[in-house]
Amino acid sequence: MGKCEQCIVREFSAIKALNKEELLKIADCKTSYTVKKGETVFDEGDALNGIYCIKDGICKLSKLSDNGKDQIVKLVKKGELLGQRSLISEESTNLSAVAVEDMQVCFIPKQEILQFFNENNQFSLNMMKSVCGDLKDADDNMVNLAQKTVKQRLAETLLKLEFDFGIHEDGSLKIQLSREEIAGMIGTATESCIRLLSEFNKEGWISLQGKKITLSNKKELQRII
Amino acid sequence: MGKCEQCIVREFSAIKALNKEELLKIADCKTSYTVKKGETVFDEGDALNGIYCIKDGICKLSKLSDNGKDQIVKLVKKGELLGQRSLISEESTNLSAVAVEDMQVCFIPKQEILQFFNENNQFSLNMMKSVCGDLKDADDNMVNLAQKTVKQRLAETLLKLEFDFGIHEDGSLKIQLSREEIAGMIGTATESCIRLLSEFNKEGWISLQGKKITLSNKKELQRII
DNA sequence: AGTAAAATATGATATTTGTCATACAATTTG
DNA sequence: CAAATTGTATGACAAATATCATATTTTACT
Repeated sequence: MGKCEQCIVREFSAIKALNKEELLKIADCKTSYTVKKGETVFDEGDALNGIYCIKDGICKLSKLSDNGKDQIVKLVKKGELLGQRSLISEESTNLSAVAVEDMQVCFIPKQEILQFFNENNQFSLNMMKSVCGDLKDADDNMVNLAQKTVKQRLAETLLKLEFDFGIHEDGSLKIQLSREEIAGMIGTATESCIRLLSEFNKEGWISLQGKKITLSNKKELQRII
Repeated sequence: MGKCEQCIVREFSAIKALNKEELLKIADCKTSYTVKKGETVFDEGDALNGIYCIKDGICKLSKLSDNGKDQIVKLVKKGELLGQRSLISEESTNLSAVAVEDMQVCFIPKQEILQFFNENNQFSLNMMKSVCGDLKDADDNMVNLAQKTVKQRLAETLLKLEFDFGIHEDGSLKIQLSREEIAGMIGTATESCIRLLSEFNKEGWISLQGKKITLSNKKELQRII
């Protein structure tokens, strides 16, 4: 079992406020495992008994709408936590978490985290900041969904994917999402998403080769937002 | 100057975790004032030096989109706090707060609140829960904006306005919003909003008399969601 | 009260987006 | 490897929604 001390999650999440002793406590009660691409970490409505640290990989947080489509609310990557909101609110999850890439996660039981909330103020403060960051992103997202066209949202999402997840040596986006998933992020029909990607391709703003997407004219993408 | 002890904000917000001594500290440094309907509490981009307790009234939290339209992200009513996210994140506000009804607010300086975060764990926990609740609402809202039609969103918003703010003796919604504001909540053009309200009226689901809106067939409104 | 300004209402029309159908490509499975 | 399934692509069309124009009503103002 790992020590938690060198874990990447310690760099990027609220966990960074924990001292050596607290880290050892976590290391002692955590469960590490692997989640393969496409597999579910938890489902909408599940009661979580703890939180997940993402050591590696990416997952999507999504919610199934009444019309049968999955709306992706957020992509969560390595270094981040999963399930905090549910834990803090003492409610079942309102979102599903499904791996978009193979993941390595550690599960930390509820009681440990709650204890840290009581004993370590900086930890609480960090967690609050993280949730507030999510809230700000959600608000921004709401405004985009409500006020921008699908085309604008697609352009913005592509730029954000490059910014958040980077590119390969050949310039293509590191994160690979299906057309359906991209559509689920921008809130549109899969066909519309495909159509617009083709259009962007024809315009020369992006280039498509299979699942690979390369942003070849970011300035123009930025302009139409 | 009031004592804070009987204040309604103590019932409904994180403030309830404060003890008598702490309340006295607040009472001592707070500034009370009135915000008239249409006036601004703070503007997008403002750096806040504290948080606001809403003793009475309602305000809208909105964000100006690039297309010039104001998207309303949340309505905040008496008993709730305003400005927590900004304070916790130590960032300028991402939203504007404008009174929808005459308000009575108390401003509490930053330092006091930050001190409570350090000294009173329950206060921190309450605040976290409140932000998590906002996050959940925002996520739900995102899904609605992305996946539902304007008609569905209007029906849902009307039902929510009745649920959250109640009705007068004559059955009409207590909260009075302009058509433009309702459009800003559901994320559509003002004309579309007006048109749909007329349609709902003709269908007999609601009745309109000036600014007053009465939900006369809630079952049907519920059905189309 | 009387005028100006703002809000509400409605029609006509253009644009955007969704849906259904179908084809083809890629991937999985036995 | 072949068959089946799934994902991607594109056309044709329908539906939803935005925009622009213009009345009409309500509200604000001195």
